[in-house]
Amino acid sequence: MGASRDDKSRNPRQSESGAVSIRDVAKRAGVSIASVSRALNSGSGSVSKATQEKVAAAAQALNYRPNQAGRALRSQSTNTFALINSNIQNNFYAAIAWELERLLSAEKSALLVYTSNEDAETQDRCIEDIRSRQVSGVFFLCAVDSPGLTTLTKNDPVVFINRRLQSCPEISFVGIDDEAAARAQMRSGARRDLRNIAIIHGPESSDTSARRLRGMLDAARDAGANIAPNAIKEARLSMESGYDCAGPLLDDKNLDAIFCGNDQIAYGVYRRCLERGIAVPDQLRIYGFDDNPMNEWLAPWLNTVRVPHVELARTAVEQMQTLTGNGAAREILLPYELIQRA
Amino acid sequence: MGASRDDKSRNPRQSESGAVSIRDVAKRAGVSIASVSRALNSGSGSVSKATQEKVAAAAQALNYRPNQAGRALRSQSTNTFALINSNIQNNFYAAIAWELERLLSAEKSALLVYTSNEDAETQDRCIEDIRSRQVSGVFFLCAVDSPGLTTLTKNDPVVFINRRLQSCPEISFVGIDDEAAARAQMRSGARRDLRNIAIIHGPESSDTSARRLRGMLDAARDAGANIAPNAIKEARLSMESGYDCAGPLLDDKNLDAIFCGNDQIAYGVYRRCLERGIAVPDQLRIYGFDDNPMNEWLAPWLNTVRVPHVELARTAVEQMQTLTGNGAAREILLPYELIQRA
DNA sequence: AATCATATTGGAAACGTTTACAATTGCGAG
DNA sequence: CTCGCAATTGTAAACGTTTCCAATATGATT
Repeated sequence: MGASRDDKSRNPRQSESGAVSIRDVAKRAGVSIASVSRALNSGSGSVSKATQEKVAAAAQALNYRPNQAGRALRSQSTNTFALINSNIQNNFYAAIAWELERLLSAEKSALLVYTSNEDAETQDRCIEDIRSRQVSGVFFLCAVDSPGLTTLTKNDPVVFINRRLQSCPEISFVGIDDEAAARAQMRSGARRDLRNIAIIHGPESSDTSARRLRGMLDAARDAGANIAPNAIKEARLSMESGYDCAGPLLDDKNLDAIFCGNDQIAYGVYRRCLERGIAVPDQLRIYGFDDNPMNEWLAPWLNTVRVPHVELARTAVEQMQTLTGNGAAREILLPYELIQRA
Repeated sequence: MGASRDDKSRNPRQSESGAVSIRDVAKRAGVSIASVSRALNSGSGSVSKATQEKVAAAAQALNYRPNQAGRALRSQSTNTFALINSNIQNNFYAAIAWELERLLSAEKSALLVYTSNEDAETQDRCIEDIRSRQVSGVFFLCAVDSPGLTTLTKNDPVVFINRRLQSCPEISFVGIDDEAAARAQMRSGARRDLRNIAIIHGPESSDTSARRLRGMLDAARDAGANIAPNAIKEARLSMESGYDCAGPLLDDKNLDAIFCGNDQIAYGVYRRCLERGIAVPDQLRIYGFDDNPMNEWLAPWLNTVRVPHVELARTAVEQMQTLTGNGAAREILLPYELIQRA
């Protein structure tokens, strides 16, 4: 039976598609495909040492690699995870993505990377695609609210990194206590006697940005800092937006410091200062948030809050493993660190 | 037959696995799975308008997404590409990755991202994984020589971006004329009368770095520039390595400029200058290569060569499409631009 | 009204795995 | 020598698609 099937559907040497399948290995090793599968996965049911060796030799000789599509179809598990990133150009996010990839590849898993650009519609397109690819889990690096998210979180393990969504309180989250960190940073500024300050915060629609703003305002009030009525501005989380917002603020010659919702915004502020001939940090201090790994090299003028991106990624992967093992969703806050460079 | 099969293997409402399959759609629409497939793909063989609508409605109602594993298994084509990046933390590379993702997602394809860290063994592990995932094509962003590469290039469409390999002359390449660009940059430095110069080039094992070095030396000789015997150093393509190499060079107080193999190296040099109290660009000019998109914001002191990363990605995707359509491998050089900031 | 061409449809096979189940083997004990 | 048990192996079904082929419905032409 099996033989006749083989005879008519297989070429003598190898499959016509060019790819070598488990069948080819079985034939060469002189065993059944079931044995090949068992030998290679050494999972359910054991094989004799002789078979094990024959199969290994045949697989080696044919340069066989199991077809993941077949495996995924049968076992309902692609070893594939997805990352939806808001903006891979932000080096801080890229560093997290890189760490995720590193950790996952150590577990024989691969990472599909998507970019949402903080846009709900784009994010939903990514989610659509992900849902059809039967991924094992999805990481969000700065998620935004979008209709498709509900369906996804219902069916797949999801971990939010760095930003959670109020609309998804039951979803795992790994980040820092943004409000406390912002408060601590503002207090540290107050201790340096930076009295006249401005704030350029991220979109209030972002939970993270909102918390950071709350913390800043809270601590500023406590410290009795001076914030002019129009010295609190909302920006998008980009350099351009920081640049735009900084313009009017810099007219105030008494300004001591600008506190920014993240480092990208701070970069924009910096450039505006350069153009205006304002010396940083001598005339004006700039505070950011995240601590982009490049700061150490390129932004010695930047004070910021270090979000531990390596640990963030590690913890996110651990939590993902918990979820795929049917563990409970958790909210995990990691320690942050104030970085005062100038 | 079909009915009895359905009766015993399907729940009345939906598949027990939670995922809705083409069968569920077919049942709800009251047509065969073949018709559903045809209606949704509108490919081989047409369907009547009535069926089309019934299927669309059912798919919509059940929130159906075709299972890519099944599709891939049958049609031997995952709409998935892989990118092996040498170092995603380099913003210049991240920008290319981002652009690739953007272009591919517009074609309903996804991108698996790997990081090789310029390490042959790591790259081979990535290639192993890729080979088992039946990807439609592989992009390399700065490939290194490795044993697995030969097998891969034999079986899958491959496009090299930014760096080619002498060992793979038949593989498509998209980049710039590095030697000419380096020559032009060095000449532009000579015209500014930067006579005493040093060079920190990338690894000579990298074709790109070697070409850049050749161009620099060539133009420096023509211009009669002064290069002290120990003022040509080989670095890895990292900020740390640039920092290390810069140390000894900066002892020469007459130095006018340092030309670096890429921007990362230049960042390391910059930091060393800061620490030594050397004013950039007043006392020393720094030249890099690539033009990291963040330079505009953070490195106004950096002269560099802009490699058109958006066009690079676009051209790479186009060439990949050519390859998958059985077109010929090509070597494509795009125009570069000298950026003189300081 | 009967016939034929054409447009649609459904049945079934195939893609490459994993795994439940049955069959076979080897081997020691009765 | 036979029996039974454990270890190993093979057979076949199933995962969700796409697509070939045959069957049916539709509509036009005689």
